[in-house]
Amino acid sequence: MTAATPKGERRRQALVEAAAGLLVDGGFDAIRHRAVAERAGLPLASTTYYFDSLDELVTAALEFQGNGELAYGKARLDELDPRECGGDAFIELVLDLLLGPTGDRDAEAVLLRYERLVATGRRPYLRPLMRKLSGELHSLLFDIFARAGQPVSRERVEELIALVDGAVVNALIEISPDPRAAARRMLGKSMQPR
Amino acid sequence: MTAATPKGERRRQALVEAAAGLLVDGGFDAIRHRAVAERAGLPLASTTYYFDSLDELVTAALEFQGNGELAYGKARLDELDPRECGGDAFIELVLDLLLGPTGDRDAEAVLLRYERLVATGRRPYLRPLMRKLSGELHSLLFDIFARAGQPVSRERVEELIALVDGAVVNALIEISPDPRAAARRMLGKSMQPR
DNA sequence: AAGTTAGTGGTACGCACGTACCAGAACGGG
DNA sequence: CCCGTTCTGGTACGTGCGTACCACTAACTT
Repeated sequence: MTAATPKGERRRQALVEAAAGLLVDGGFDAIRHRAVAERAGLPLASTTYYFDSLDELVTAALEFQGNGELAYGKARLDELDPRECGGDAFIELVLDLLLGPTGDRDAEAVLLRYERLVATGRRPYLRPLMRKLSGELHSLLFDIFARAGQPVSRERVEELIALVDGAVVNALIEISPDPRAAARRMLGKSMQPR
Repeated sequence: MTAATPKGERRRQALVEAAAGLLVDGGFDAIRHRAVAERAGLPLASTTYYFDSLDELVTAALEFQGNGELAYGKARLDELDPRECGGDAFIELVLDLLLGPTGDRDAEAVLLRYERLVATGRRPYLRPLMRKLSGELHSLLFDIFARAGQPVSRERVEELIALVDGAVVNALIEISPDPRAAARRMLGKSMQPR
């Protein structure tokens, strides 16, 4: 169900943003009718009015959040100065794109990203969207390597992404997880010998 | 709460095995009091009698399952003949250890393994156990490389594991996921150039 | 035999969830 | 101004969950 009036559209959008916020804060399981409504400051029934099912709401939230992250990545690409992206700075840039910009509650945000990735396995209806987002991220990374004067093949991009993702999921079981540091280590080792 | 009599111990064990079965079939979320009791053919109250909380039951299930997988890996190590582990066969061996022996419902079983890994992030009480299991798996793999006549450093083991794990989580969003094939590709590329 | 401990199993409580319902308000085109 | 469409929001239903309770039985100790 989509909105028909501008006001309705605004309301619907507020729900999507609230759901996206919940997604970031607590994962897919945090997106519930009542939680979304409360976060958006709207009544419970508005969530079922604008979205036929919870799945539809989840999909909209993921799309909103994914596009936001891609926009962030594109902005980073645009402002990229090839002269000032030495090894370390460049690695941080790649990590920013894959794990999100470094923040205080680092491990938490990263965890969410990988919960999303894995949860797709249980939510086949998200696969098409997830594939699209993932594909655009790969392309973005490909462009960034080229722009930074370190062109790589698409296969190599996939390999580096896999390396980062694997490092992250393995870091999550540490006593005090620091997935970004783990990924940084792996990436450094794999890129340095060139 | 632990059992005090042999019969009680058997009953408790039946619950653990039922919970482990549910873990394999449906992930952590599938471990519920009622489901465990039904699968074990025992009354609901037996689950709360032998386990103070659901977390305790989940922990026991994970430990049981993890130890089972490690035992499988050790068996593979023991029967390993260094003369007949050429490149491809050896890669399959590594995949068997990391993803489980190849079966019919392949993607499903692999998905569960990675849900477990990521879910640890949300269940800090599992971290110590998870770390222990993970450490033993790393050692096992280290030994297997040595036995196969391809000794590698522990760092390299970590890198290969990360590569496989990353390939898997990225494969899970494909239309018809084949994570094992994706991992095989990555592993082949990384090990072939010596 | 009596009494303590361990185990059993049926039942119930309170809660949170997805979803449905519906009377009424707001709105927009004729 | 009026009327059909769009939206609003309070409420309710059914389900499944973790957990608690308790009368009861089996087994073991002294």
